Formats: sequence, structure tokens, C-alpha cells
Amino acid sequence: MKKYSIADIAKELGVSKTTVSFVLNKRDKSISPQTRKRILDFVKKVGYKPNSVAKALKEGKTNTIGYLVPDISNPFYGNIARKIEQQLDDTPYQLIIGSTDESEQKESEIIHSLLDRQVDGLILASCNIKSDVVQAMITKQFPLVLFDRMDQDTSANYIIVNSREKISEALGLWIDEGIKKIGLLSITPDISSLKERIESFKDTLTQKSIDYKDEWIRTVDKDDIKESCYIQLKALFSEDIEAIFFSNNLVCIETLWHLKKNFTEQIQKIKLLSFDNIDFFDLANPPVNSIAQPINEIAGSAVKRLLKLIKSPESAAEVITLEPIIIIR
Amino acid sequence: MKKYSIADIAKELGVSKTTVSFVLNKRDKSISPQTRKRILDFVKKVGYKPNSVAKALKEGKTNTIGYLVPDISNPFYGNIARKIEQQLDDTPYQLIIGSTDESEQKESEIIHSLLDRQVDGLILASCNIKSDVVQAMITKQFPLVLFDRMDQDTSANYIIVNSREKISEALGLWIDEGIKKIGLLSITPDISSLKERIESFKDTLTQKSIDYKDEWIRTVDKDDIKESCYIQLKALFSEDIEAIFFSNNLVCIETLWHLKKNFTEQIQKIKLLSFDNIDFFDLANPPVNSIAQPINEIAGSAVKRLLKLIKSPESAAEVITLEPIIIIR
DNA sequence: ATGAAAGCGCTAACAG
DNA sequence: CTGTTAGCGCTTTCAT
Repeated sequence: MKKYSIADIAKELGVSKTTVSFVLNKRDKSISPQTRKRILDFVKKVGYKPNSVAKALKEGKTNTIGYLVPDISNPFYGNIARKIEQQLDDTPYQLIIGSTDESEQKESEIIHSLLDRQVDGLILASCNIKSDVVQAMITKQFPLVLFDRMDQDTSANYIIVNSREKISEALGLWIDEGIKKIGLLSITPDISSLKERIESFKDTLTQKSIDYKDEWIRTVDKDDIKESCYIQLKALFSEDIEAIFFSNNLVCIETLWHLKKNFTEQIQKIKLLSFDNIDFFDLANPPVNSIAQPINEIAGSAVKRLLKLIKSPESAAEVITLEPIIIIR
Repeated sequence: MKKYSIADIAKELGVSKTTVSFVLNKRDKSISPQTRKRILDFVKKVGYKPNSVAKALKEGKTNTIGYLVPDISNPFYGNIARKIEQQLDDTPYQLIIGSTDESEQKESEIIHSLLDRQVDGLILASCNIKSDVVQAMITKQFPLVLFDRMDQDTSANYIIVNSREKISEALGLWIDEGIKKIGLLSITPDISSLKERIESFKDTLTQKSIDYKDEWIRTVDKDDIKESCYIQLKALFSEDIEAIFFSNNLVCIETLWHLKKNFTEQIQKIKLLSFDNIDFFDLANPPVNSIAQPINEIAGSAVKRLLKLIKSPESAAEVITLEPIIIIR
């Protein structure tokens, strides 16, 4: 079964490439029904498939979009990938994915590769928005949607989640119950969203006149999560903390593990609230309340915005703010 | 900052495209050092990047490979995706991913699209290996690696996991403890791997002279997991089952949920073993033993085999069998 | 209603 | 050591 090109078909049928191309692209108006039928029949018979690479070269458009995140196997990014795919389902676009491993170097390499491949747009959770590559894309008005992380100094198209109010609301629930000693555990807060969550935590407590000590706000070293988390937890428990807020699910998961292995006596007492939901929090011991990022909306807005940008790359930068969802268990 | 092509560079520098192309592709041998330097400097200055689409058209090779699975947000497929990416890291290849949703129709559409895009190879967890598209790829010797599912009638390149022995071994542990009444819960077993796991279960019990009734082997309807799982569990518990083996993690997770919500009295008694590991099984109540598929090896073998096939597509079909790992908790 | 031909950006065989 | 040129498969303008 050889591979047919438009030229092959044209030759075999004794017509011109133009005619074949017209028929294939439904610019039929000017083609006689007989010719059209002959072409269509032949195409079906030999199972002709257009070569999208050639088309892409000609049209300067590949109908692919890039999706670049720190780690595609992280459920948060994985679920968004899935939703993006679904959004793209009835468009001609297909997704190229990449994981950066939080390495700026790797991010830059992949972006370059994606750009060389002429992707039509990019959805990116960047580990450094200030990097040359990212800044260059923005300057050149390359269709780019940033999510999950934000840089205040950089005006661009963002999809961000407003953590402030929901964090305040969720903590308020505890405070209403009479809980006073609330700790915070975060992974090294080197990206904007984590910092914001920590700020919101502090602000909420201040605003609701709940005292807290700086020792109750602790950071887990991201290069040694297990050990570091253990140390921080020990510190928190020694202060008789009643409840812990986690700036993301990584530390919370680790904490659940330590509770089971090393702090069983705490399980009945401690209350947990994590930013970023995972279904398993429902089954955990103790159950974990969470503030879930709206995966569907993030994916939906990102795609919608990106397709718009691909159509009109010069449209003004826009920040889309989404609300997370509190899940009480 | 305009976009430069090789032709532009050649013109600006008063040399020919060939010269530029040679320099860029390190076929420098015949180019004078001065010319080379001039070109290299200019290229760096204007930030020239080759257009891979044009290159792909010319060379008939896109340096992309497809990864098509039922659901990229499923941790099993997500983790494999990640590992594949890592394997591909120091090759020129990039991954295009897709989710089929277990729909043959969707699978076929995406495969067509990938083929039109001239992907150089495909790693596929097919929902129907007997389908026309898949069979056509095999016939045409398109570089294809199948994993996770197998069709006995189809000779092709497979990466499969040998569930038999480890299932037998893991069940043996229970039997040695004196456990006699073991049930099985599976999602509708419409793919080869699930069927094999169920067979292994039966064979093991028979071989070890452990009686079981057909009512202890139950199927959860995949279109209504929650409700159906509840019904099947009720049936199992009414038979005073002591332990349950799950053919994959989906049903096991659902069961953990039901145990917590509807069968709390069973939590202390029941033993669980699931095929497919997730880290959370460690934290679950009760803890879940599991038989983990060797994610790294699957990804590694798949990539290795595929790259080989891309180089020599006519090489004979090969079935690579990997061993899972028992995790006791 | 149909065809000829140019051109997208690149590589490489061939010529000089 | 460097340039000319054809061609990858497609779309599209301009002729006929």
C-alpha cells in the first residue's frame, strides 16, 4: 500500500493538483460533480491521507499547542492536561506536552524546541516567568497563556486562582469552632501562588484577631521532603498545635504518612486543611478538608483564551481570576 | 525582531543557502573558518532558529512520537508518560499525547490524526487491537509499541507485565496466614490484562486447593462504579469473605470509600490486595497490599523498542515481558 | 470548470 | 571551498 500524494492522485486521474486540492478542501463549487466524485472515490479507495506537515509548512500553522508544566504525572497538572485535551477535542488542535522538573534550563530548552516546531500556542506553568525565553514570547506576542504561577512585574495572559478569600473562609470555619492554635506547613515557597497562600493565612489570622507565633509557620525543604517534614511536624506538635493548614497537597500527603507512622497519637486530635484537593483526602485519617482549584475552569479558560490569542495575537493581555472550592470532610 | 530563514541569512551575508545549512548542521569540514564564523555570529545575533516543520517535510521525519492511552490523568498512564518523557530527554524526540476514553472511535480518530502529522512512532494502550487502524499500522510495519493490553491473535511489539506469578505469590501470603475465603472484585474485564488477572486468581486458588465459589468473583459495572461496587461488596460481605483481591486500583479505591462510608465494621477484619499500586494505599484504612506494575521498566522498554523500530521498522515483532513488584503493607 | 506554476524553509546531490 | 538547483506535499493566485 504505497503512500499517495496529491500529485500522485492528480496524475493517476489525469487532472491537476489544484482540482484535487479543491475537492479535498471542499472548495468544490467550481468543480464538476463527475470530477469530484471520481476524485473522492479514488481517495477513499487508496486511503489517501493529507500530509499535515506539508500543509503546516505552507500555511505556517501546525494546529498543535504546547502544554508545559513542572510534572505531568502530578495529578493537578495531569487532570488539567486531560481537560485541555477534551476541550480541544472538536478543534483541529493537538497537544504536545512536556515536563520541566522545575528546572529553568529544561523549561527553556523545551520552549525552544516547541517554538522550532512551530506550535501555534503554549499553555505554561513556568518556573521562571522572568526568564529570557518567556519574556521573549511575551514581547513577540506569541500566543501564550500562563497559569498556576504569576509574576507581578510581567503583564501577560494569566489564568490564576484567587486563594485569599477561600483560605480565609476555610480557616474561619475552624476559628468558629473555637480552634485557636493553627499552624502552617509549606513546601519552600519559591513560586508566587505559594507565597500568596501563606500571606492569606497570616492576614486571615490577624484580621480575625487570632494570635500566632512565627514558629507555627514552617517550611519543608523541597529537596528532602520526608525528613524535613518530620522535623517540622515535631516542632508544630511540641507547640500543641490544634490544626494545620498546608499550602499545597505535597506536604499534606507527607504529613498524613508521618501521622500514621510517627505521630499516631495525634490522629484523633489534629485537624487538617490542604490547598489543592485530591480525592484521597476523603479517605485519609484524619480526613482532610481542602481548597480545590477549579481544574475544569482552569483548563476551559486556558484553552478559550489561547484559541482567541491564536486568532488575534495582538489582543491585550488579560488576567482571568478563578475561584477555588472549599471541600469539607 | 523579524523571523529569519536560511535564505535570509544567506542573502544578508552574501553566501549561499548551502553554506549556511552546512554550517548549521555541523557539516563544516568544507567551509572556511572565516565564513563559518561570520555565519555563526550572525545566526546568534539575530537569534535564528531552524524551522523544524520544513525540515520534517524535507526529511520525512518529524522527531515526534505519539503516546495514546485511555486516560492521561490516570496515575498509571501519567507516570509512564513522565518516564517516557525523561527517556526521550536527550533524544530529539518530543511526545504528543492523547486520551481515548476507552472509545474505539476516538482512538481511531486520534491515530489517524497522529499519522497525518507524520509522527515517527507510537506507544499505544489500545482499547481494541483488532481495530482496522491498529491492524493497518501493524501490517504496514509502522513503528508501534503496544502496552498494557494484548491481543493473542495479533503478533506485534508488546510490552506486557506478567501478572500470574506475583498474583499467586501475593495470594499465597494470605493462604499461609490461614485465610480461606478470598473474594475477587474486578471492573468489567473487557481487556486482556484484566482477564488474565482473574484467571491467575482462579488458578492460584485451585492449585493451592483453596475452595472458592463463583459468587466470590464479582464484577463491577464500569458505567456505574459507585453504586455497582456497593452492591458487589454487600454480596461479598454477606458471604463472610475474609480478604479481597482487586484486578485494578479503580475498584479498590472505590471499595476503600465504601468501607469508610458504609461498611465501617469490616475495616478491622478485611484484608485487601490490589493490582496496580498507588502510593496512597499505604495510608488507606485498612492498608492495601498491592502488585505494582514496573512503571520505569515499562516506559524504558517501550522507548527503547520504539526507537529501534523507528530505525529498522522491519525488525521482527517482539514481546517484552516484565515482572511486577509485590508491596506488602 | 480546470490547470500551471510559485512558494512555504529546508537539505543535498551535483557542479564548479 | 562554495553556489545552483531540485524537490519534500501542499495551497492558492492567476490564467485559460
